[in-house]
Formats: sequence, structure tokens, C-alpha cells
Amino acid sequence: MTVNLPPVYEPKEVEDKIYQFWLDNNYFYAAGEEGKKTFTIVIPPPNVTGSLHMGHALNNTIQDVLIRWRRMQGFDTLWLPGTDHAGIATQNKVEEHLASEGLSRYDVGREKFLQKAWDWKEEYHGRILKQLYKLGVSCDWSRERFTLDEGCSRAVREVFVSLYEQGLIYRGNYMINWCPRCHTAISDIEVEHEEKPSTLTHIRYQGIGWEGSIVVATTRPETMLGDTAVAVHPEDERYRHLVGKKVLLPLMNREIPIIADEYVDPSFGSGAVKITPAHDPNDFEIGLRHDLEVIKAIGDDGKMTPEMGKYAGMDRYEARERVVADLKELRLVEKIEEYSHAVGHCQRCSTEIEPLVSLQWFVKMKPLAEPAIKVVRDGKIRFIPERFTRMYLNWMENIRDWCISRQIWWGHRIPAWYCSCGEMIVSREDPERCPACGGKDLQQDPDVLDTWFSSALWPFSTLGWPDKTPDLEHFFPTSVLVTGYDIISFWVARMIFMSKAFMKDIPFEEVCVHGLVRDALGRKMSKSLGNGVDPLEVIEKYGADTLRFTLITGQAPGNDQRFRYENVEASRNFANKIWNASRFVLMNLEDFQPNGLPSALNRHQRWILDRFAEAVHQTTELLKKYELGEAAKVVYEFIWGDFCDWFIELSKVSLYGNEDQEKEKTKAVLYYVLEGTMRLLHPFMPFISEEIWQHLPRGDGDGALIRSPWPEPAEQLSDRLAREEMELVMQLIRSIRNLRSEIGIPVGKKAAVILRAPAKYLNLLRQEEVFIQRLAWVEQMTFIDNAERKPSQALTALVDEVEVYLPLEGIIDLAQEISRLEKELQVVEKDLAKVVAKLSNENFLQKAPGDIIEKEKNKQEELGLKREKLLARMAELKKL
RNA sequence: GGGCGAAUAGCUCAGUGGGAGAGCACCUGCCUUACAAGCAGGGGGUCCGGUGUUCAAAUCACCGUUCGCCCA
Repeated sequence: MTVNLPPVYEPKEVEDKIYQFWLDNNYFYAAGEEGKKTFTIVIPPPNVTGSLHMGHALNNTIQDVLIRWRRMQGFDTLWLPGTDHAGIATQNKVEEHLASEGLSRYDVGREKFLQKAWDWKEEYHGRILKQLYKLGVSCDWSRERFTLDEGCSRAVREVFVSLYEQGLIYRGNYMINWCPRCHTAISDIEVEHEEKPSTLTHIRYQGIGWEGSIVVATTRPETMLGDTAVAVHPEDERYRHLVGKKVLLPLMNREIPIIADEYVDPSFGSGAVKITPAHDPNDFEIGLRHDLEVIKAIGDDGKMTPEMGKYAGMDRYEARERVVADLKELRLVEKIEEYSHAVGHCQRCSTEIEPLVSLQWFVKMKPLAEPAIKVVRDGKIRFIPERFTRMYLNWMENIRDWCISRQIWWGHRIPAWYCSCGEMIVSREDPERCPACGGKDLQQDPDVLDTWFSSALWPFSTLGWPDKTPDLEHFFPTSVLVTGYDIISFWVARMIFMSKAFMKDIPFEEVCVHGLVRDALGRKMSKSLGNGVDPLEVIEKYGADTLRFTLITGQAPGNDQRFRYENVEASRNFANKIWNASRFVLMNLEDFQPNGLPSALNRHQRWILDRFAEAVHQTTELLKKYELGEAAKVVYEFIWGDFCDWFIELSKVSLYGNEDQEKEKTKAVLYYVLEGTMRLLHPFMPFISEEIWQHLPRGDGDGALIRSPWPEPAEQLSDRLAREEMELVMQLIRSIRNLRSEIGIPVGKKAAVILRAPAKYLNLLRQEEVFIQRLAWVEQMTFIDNAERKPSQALTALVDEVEVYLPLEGIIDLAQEISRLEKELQVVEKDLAKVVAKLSNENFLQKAPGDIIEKEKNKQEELGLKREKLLARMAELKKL
């Protein structure tokens, strides 16, 4: 065959074509073969709000590496793709879009709004799919799902109703986090806390029926309008006598009681705290314990409620200033101090959260959390790296009830109906009439469920649950979940408890946790900073393989990484290196027909096969441990270091020579290693590896690399002798190059070299002569054995027991050479001293393992020999 | 306040008990018929500080410093 590949790799010419080839041949399809061992991943469904960012690129690349590897290993492999409807996020986007036309969602109405949201979904869903194609992911697109599709919706309703029937879902007036901008309740974990400078205002409340007053401190003076008590610690001597007495709430002129509660920290501020049950989670709890009145001072819109007298309708921040001003006027402000405290913000829009009491739906968490804690404690689900187990348990063990209702329209509508007679119906089927009064005037609850409610069911809803489908039977539980640490509590934890509750099983066996992709300066990529890097742009410019390799090698399990173009370029260069090595091999494989490995391999051939076997072994072991970055580096080093720098260079001797038999053997090994290397590389760089593989003169003619077997670590290829001999040869070549460079002989200028070695090495050296000459640019090579006289005017080096001489009659600067050797001697002596110290340590000899002692002894011998030879050479030179 | 993590070459980071590594950057020399996105050679480190465990510590434990994240 003739090969005419361009010298620079062009991903654009290759990637789309190859992806289409995979799609056309249905290579991503999971057959679901009975009895075959499965490997399943469900994708963390990207939000249909926008486009994929670098974090998605990393997340999906990791999954694709694992999937491609396992597929090649022969597993019945399913990677199930899909997208998430992303309730609040998408709703916000659509509302923004409406706002640009001067409309609100109420202007268009629920039905039309939902139609717009679906349109939005269609558009962005298409965009996301295109991005995933570009990245090269091998998802089974025939099984793609969406959290709001018919099947997922049925699963959601089944779970909701079932939990309700078990008493694990309830509706009630409790403290929730309210986002005044999104105009909805959100769960605790959707609140982001940020430490902010603030003030602590000390306010004096006058006693009623007793002389004196009591001072309370607050960061939110405006909430005092809703105070219904002042609390002190029961043991606090300063206030004990006041418990049960009353104070006058200024501005509102309401009488409120002084109560005693353990919660109060006597050492904070004055030791007395104002209690606003409607606007503080802790105060709410205290209010329940003491049966306090709940007075809402701030409404859903973030403005003061109509009951707040002159403050009614005022924005909460404006009210804060006015309240303080008014209190000052009454001389009731004791002092205002600088203070720093954490303020909650909405995860979606960064608006300050308002804690308030509201009628919402909740999931009772304790009974669900327990089994979810147990499966992780018992090791049934393993987090990688292991430290994330503690993060998970820490969260699960301190879990509080989950507020699941959202006052938006885009999502799974809560399956509860209210009859005019007061009856509430929670049902799997939409009810026709009220079971209590028979009336037909039923109103469905307008709210929808938290997005994470549906994603919590993702591993089984996508496989067909609540139906008993073959896929569910075959592929569940899934093998591994790949996700960023930032959504362990949002998603991972919830999948675990939902799966335990409804599948009576774990959703996945392992959780592979990765970090965030940050910008080059280590900052989180964000829209507001504008420092995000679009994966598509990188793919456009450098190719998907390059992006994938950059992300994978930049990643250590669970750690964040920085995205830097220097690294992208390094990966691009690697791709080009692979391309050119393959070009070289292909150019030399004309008329070649693969027919397995030839017998009677020479040293180089045995060596590269040994290195290949080792690379296969290491890569496989590292992949098993989810050390993808290290695995990719092993492949990198094998290809660039062993294969390109050494084997290809060595192979040129026979390829350009006249011995046909050697030539054929070399071709066979080049083919064997390149073909195997493409398989090893494929999970990391699927496009270039498939492209090259398709160019190989394979006997079978068709097929695809993606469906080829993973290279097995081959014990019979391991060859210790070849390894050791080649180590010596390579070291010799390096030291000759080093000597040449030391005195500035350019590569183009051939040099003469004399090797002086004990007889046992001469055979090896003679066999390698022509290779050493080529790789070290040596013209004339002379061998002498230890008995013969050595050259005097020469630079020297020592490799094992072989002395290397670079004769330089008349050129050599004796003094300089002696000082060079002197320096080397110092290093040797320092190392030797360390070894001697170890070996003369009784404890070391007694307690260290045998192989370590053996190693040290060898080292001692080696260094001792080197020292002697250096001294001898120096003495000779000094005589001259 | 509770939990977790990080600190290693100029930069970005691998490396979890036995001779300090990579990529990039830097210096020197090279268009050597696969590749200048390349080849060859080189310089450069108190592995944050301290204490301890161990025959042996970048690695394990404890304390401290600095930085980051999560939770309250």
C-alpha cells in the first residue's frame, strides 16, 4: 500500500468523519446481552440552560475513557446519555428572554410559558448534543433521556405519591429559604453562604412592669418589627429574675415576653437575643418550643408586609435604615459595631436569601438517610478518592428535611389536588372528582418539584423504572458514577437514598469524584468574570483528542486543575508526534502483510516488546484505580520515550539496510507495537488512534479500533535480559552524546570512540556497534579489552564497567578534564558514603527487607568501582 | 465554631515508607531522508517550618504557619 499522509496532523480532517463512522456502524449501542458482564454509566445530565463548559468536558472525557476501555475489555457496555430540565435555572433564562420583550411570565400565562420553555429546551439540547459529539463521547444515543420526559415524569410521580403514602412527604408551614428574586423557596443546599462585613446593632427594649431595660444585638434590625420574644439563657444570673416578665417592642409598641432557652449563648453580646420566629431558623425553633406567635415582617417580594405599619411596602434594605434611624431618634440604639457574618445567597441568582415561614412540601429525611449512610459505611458504595466518603457521611448524618416545592412553572408539577371542600388528594392518576365530597372543583397544586427530585431517580428512571424493563434488569445497579465534588450532596447523596428506598439496592458501586477546571490563574471559571474557556473553541483550534488529553493528564483524582494553553499545546504536540511516528511506520510498511510476531527477535525488538508489555500492564492497573492522569502519562512516555526516541531510531538501521530478513522482522515488530499502541491510546485519544488504525495494513480489512480488544498484559513479552542489556547500550549512547556535547562537537560532525570493556561485554558491544554509531553519530569505533593500553588524550566516561573514550589528540584541556572528573568523583563519593553508612548500620541489616539490602550492596559495589576508575583516570592524566 | 484539602524546580503540577520527577519556561548545539508542534545535551529543589514514629520520611502521626473549599 502507498501512504501519503501530511506531516502535520489535522484533527479537523479526521474527527467529524470518524465520529460519523462510529455512529453509522452503531458502535456505541449496548446490546444488553444476557449473561454478559456489564459496565454501566449514567451520564450526569447537563442542564439544558446553556452550553457545556470545561467542567462538562472533563466530566465526560473521564466517562468516555472508562467506557471505551471497558468496551474494549469486552464488557457489555452502556453509557446512558441525557439532559436535565434544570428547573429554576431554565425558568430564569426563559423569563429573561421574555423580559427582553417586556413581558413577564404572568403576561403569557402558564401554558404558553411552558411552550416557550420547551422550545428553549429543544434549542439548547441540540447544542449540547453537538458539543458532546465533538468531544467524541461514545454514549448510546438510542437510550437518551430527559428528566422531564414521559418515563422520568412517571417515575417522579410514583416516588412522590409513594413517599407521601409512607408519611415521608408532608406539607406544612415551616422555615424555608426564600429567594425574593426567583420568587420561590429553595432548599438549604441551594443557599451559598458568603462572609460579609456587616454591623451589629444593639437595641434597648424597655421593661414593662419592672424597672430597667434589656439590650439585644442583631445584624438585621428590620426584623425586630416581627419580634415576639426576647430570650436569655436559663442559667444566666444577670437575667434570671426577668424571665416571665415583659418588655415593650419599640416602633410596634407590642408587649413581648422574656423567655429562657438553652439555645442562647450567654457570652455573645449582652446575653439576650431578640426572637423573630418568622425570619430566622433558630428563632423559629425557639418559637415552636415556647409556642410563640409568628409574625411575618417581610413578604415574598422582599418588601415589608402590610402589617408593618409605616414600614409596610418598604424594601427590606430601606426598612433596615429607617428602623435604625427611628430607633436612634428614640435613643434606643445602644451602639453599632462592625461585624462580619455569613449571608445566604441564592445559588441561581446571587440575591440575598430571606429565611421565612411558608407553606411548602418537604421530604422527611431521617428514615431515608439511615440506609444511605449504612451502604456507604459498609463499603457497598466506594468513593474515589476515599476522603469524599467523610464529606458524604458528614452531610448525610446532619441532614435536615428537604424542601421540595418550588414556586415556578418549569418542572414536575406536584401531584396534589385541593377540593373546595378542603380535601387534599395526592394521586398517581389525575383525579376526576373529590373522594370526600364528590365535587369536581379540584385545583392542582401550582408548584413544581425541586429539579434534584427527578435527578435523584436518574440511575433507575432512565432504565425504565417503575416498569420492570430488561434494561433495568440487566444494567442496574450501574458500575460507576463520575461526578465533580461540588454536587455530592445535591445529587450523589440523593440518588443513593432514593435508590435504596425504591430499588432496594445501591444505584452504583463506585463514585469517581473529580475536581473543578479553573482558569490559568486558579480562579473558578464563571460567566460574571468572563474567564470561561469554551471547549468547542479549543476543539476547533486544537482538536478533541488534544483537549481530552490535556484534561486527563492535568487531572489528579479529586483535585482541581488549571486550564492552561501551554498544556494544550503540549498535548497537541503529542498528537502530532503520534501522527508522525505512525507516518514513519506506514511509509515503511509497503507490501507488508501482518502475520504475527516473527521468531528469533533481536535485542531491540525484544526490548520494545518488553516495554510495551510493561506499558500495557501499568496503564491497565492505573485505569482500574481510576488514576486516569497517570495512566495517560504512561502511554505518553511509552510512545514518545521508548517507541519514538529509541525503537524507531534503532529500526532505521535495518530498514535502510540491505538485510531483507532483518528488515521484515523490524517491520513486523513496528506494526505489532504501533497497532497495539493505538489500542492502548484509544480511550484517551479516540480520533487519532482510530484514524491511524484504519490506515494500518490489517489483514481483516474492516472492523474498528473502538470495538477491538484491549491489549492484554502479556507475560511472555517480558524480557529482563533484553531490558538490562538495552539499558547499558542506551546509557552508552547517552554518555557518548554527553561527551560530544561537553566539548561542543556538533551532531553533524562524526567522532571516533574507543570502548574499553571487560571481555564479558565485548560480544554485546560488537553486536550493537552499528547502532551505537548511528545514534551517537560515531564514525569509527574501536574496542579494546581491559588488558590493552588506554588512550591518554581523550575525554572519558564510565557506564557500568565500560569505559568510554573520546580521543581528542591535542585538543583536550587536561586541567579542565581533571576538574570535570574531580566533580564527578565528589558526587560518587557522597553517594557512596550514604550507602556505606546504611550498610554499616546493624539495625538496617537486621530490619530492612532482603531485596532492599541487596540493592544497597549492589549500589555500593557499583559506586566503589566507579570511584576506583575515576581515581585511576585522574592519576593517568596527572602524569601527562 | 465543625469538617476536608493544599504547600515539591522560575511557572503549573504528578509522586503515600527505600536512589527527588514531568510539562512549560531557561541555557547550549543542531533543518540527522517521521516529526522545528522536532532532535541532542544542560542548569535549576531546606520537598512550608518544627517535633515524633521507623533501620529508613517528600511520603506516616502530632503541633504550627500560609492559602483554598465545604458545612453551621
